[in-house]
Amino acid sequence: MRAAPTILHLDMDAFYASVEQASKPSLRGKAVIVGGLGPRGVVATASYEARRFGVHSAMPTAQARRLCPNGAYLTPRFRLYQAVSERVMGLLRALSPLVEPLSLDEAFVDLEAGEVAFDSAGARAAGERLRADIMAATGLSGSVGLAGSKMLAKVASEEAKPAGLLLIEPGTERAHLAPMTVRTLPGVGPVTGEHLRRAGITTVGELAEAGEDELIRMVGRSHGLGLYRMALGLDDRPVVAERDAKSVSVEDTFDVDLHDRVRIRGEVQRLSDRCVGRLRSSGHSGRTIVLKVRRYDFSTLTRSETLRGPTDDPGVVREAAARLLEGVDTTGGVRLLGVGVTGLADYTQEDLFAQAEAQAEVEGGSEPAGPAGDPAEGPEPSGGDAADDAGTPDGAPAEPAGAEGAEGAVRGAEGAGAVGTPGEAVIALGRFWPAGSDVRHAVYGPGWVQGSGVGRVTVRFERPGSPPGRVRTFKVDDPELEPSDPLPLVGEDGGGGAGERARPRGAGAP
DNA sequence: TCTGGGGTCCTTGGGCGT
DNA sequence: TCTGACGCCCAAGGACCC
Repeated sequence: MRAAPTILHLDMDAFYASVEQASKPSLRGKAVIVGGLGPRGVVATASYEARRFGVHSAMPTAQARRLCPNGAYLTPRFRLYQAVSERVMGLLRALSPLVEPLSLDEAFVDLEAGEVAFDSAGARAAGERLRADIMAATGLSGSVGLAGSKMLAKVASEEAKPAGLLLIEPGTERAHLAPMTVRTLPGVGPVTGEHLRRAGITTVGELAEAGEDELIRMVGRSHGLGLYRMALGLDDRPVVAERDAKSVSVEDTFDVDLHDRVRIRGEVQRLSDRCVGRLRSSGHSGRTIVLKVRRYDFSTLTRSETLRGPTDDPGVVREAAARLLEGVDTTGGVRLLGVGVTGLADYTQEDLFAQAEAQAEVEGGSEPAGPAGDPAEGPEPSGGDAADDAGTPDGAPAEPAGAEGAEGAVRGAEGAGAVGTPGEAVIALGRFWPAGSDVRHAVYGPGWVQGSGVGRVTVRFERPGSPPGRVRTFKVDDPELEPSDPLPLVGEDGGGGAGERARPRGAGAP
């Protein structure tokens, strides 16, 4: 806790949905729902217009469609959100070197470290300026909370939503929090909330009155202590600019439960490879391999295995995941599979052996010091000959090429980690038109896919900053229609309106 | 009417070395 | 040699967050 409210929390309003509305003028003022469009998809973000129908994050998309049948349902375009996010984070870093991003749309800023504010008036001015700068740079609104601690700044920005700013004066914290529901506090979810409710505690004030000992007895030492301190408005966690990742994982929920053991093994291999890809691109290796299985009845189990040293070898991860799968009963069906790696390091066991070898040579050691097997191989050396690694996975393709191909292609077109399934993509002659994706027509210019089916794709021709555009329908294999990159929400020169040139694929913010 | 994906942190319990 | 206390690591699960 500090004496001046110089910790700022920024929370962009309905971020994914707002980005979609900004890039698609015909959606402004309309109910927009971004999330997984498959049978098991959930809502990632709903615009405020959609929230009026009762749609909210984490709700099954099928339920959202019943509540809001006329909404626009779009798959997330993470690459675009990432680019917008980087622009916003750039503005935050201009305020202070101490910026702690929490996600694409949220961050803490230490205003004191940036020497932009030392008191309430300065903090408020910086917050207002920031909101204006974000609007100018992206056309989007964000809410700002200001307080003397991270927890309170976050509470304040939540209260300020949408498009507002709230400052909690030091000294008023406890009174400010007292009437609020316990669910306001970070770390109090449905389970803890219900636990407390049964004990007759529903507000933060009641939480503070319950006392430290009682809370520790109810929810455990660490959580109880934390809750009590938060209820008093106490929080001295610093803003931390750099955070090391602790794990990397990938998982897939299947539209239909998997029963075939061969198919399940194939999926685990595929996930292992994807996971290693992510691991390598983050410059890490890891020592503990984790397999996650969610069964037909939604019960979830994890199995893990710790290797002798960190690895980023796909063969090693694949084998470990396969070993773990052998110990799992999948009769009844599997709805989700996941593979993860924890115990991250920025080197591999192989590096260490290479280092040792080099060292030995320098020191004039005569022995080749070659560990015969893979040093990072699992606990049981029975694993196998290296030759096995190179072979095809089990010889069984197992993938219905159509579905797998479609998903891959959608991911390719959409950017990383689309939620769930291809959604409303149409597959014909190898061309996919996911709902919401950007396209360009040789004659009509840039637009986006509004829908597709029975060999046709409907495109609305408009761009950020333009008036709502016209809709035209084409054959899915129309040679004049091609996928394109998203246009910047605001011209790169800050001039408003659409940029004339699409950003090169994969390029981040400036 | 069902419940995504990618994370973090905490708790519990067992094994093991000192 | 046996036993208990302790600390550490590992495995598994759960709650929570965005």
